[in-house]
Amino acid sequence: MRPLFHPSVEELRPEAILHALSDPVRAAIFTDIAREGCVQACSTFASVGDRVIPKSSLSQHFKILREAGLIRSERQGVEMRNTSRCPEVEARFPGLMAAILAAYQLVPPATR
Amino acid sequence: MRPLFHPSVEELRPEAILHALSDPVRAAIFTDIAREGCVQACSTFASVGDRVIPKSSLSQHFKILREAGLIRSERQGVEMRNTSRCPEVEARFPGLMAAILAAYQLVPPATR
DNA sequence: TTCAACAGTTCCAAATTCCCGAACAACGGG
DNA sequence: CCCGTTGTTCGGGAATTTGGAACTGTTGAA
Repeated sequence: MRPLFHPSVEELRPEAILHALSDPVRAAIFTDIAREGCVQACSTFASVGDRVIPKSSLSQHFKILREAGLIRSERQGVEMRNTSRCPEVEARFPGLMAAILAAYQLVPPATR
Repeated sequence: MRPLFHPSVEELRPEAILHALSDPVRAAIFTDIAREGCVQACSTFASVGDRVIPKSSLSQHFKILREAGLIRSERQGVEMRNTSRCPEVEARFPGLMAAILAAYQLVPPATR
């Protein structure tokens, strides 16, 4: 398996970030990772709300979040540790993450 | 032609807004409308940057922006006047529009 | 060393969404 | 009316997304 790609801060693109978070499942996953601040295995999200997410889809979702620069994924033994890159995104696009997370908090994405 | 649908402020959904603005063409259109504050005919955007946008695609883009609640479209004679709904969105999701517009200003979407 | 269990990834085909040319509808001016 | 102009709708091909099945890597136990 090839090493996972993580964009640098300078490579962050608003369209990739917005696209990544425009999906309710990904938004829910990211919200959780950002809240916990750190370390969530992918399998933690085998279901979001009451909806079951197949693991191949989960893997894709994590890839999109990762390549948008929103999370960092590192192998830790048999599982993956996903940590939020909020501080880096904040440095590049001030206020963006806070506003998006706040918006979703007002209207939970799980509602569908 | 049936009347155009505009969501009320309470109906605004973060995922729809992020999806609408995750497309560079739509982001460019919306940025322009938001900057001018008002009144832009669809045909104003027959090209974005150096890229030509077919009018059927343009129509779709405007529909997505409209149904996300980002713009209001009203027929004015033969053309359409599109005005930004930023103040309403701001009331519902404080800071969101400003942060997104600022992010795109740092990394112009036309760059691709 | 070999094996089983587990976490994720990759592959690929079906479903969905997106794109854009062509036809259509609505309005205003001669 | 009949045009010219503006924008919407329709339909089929392109691109993206989805998810089951097979595969890769890692750990721990026999």
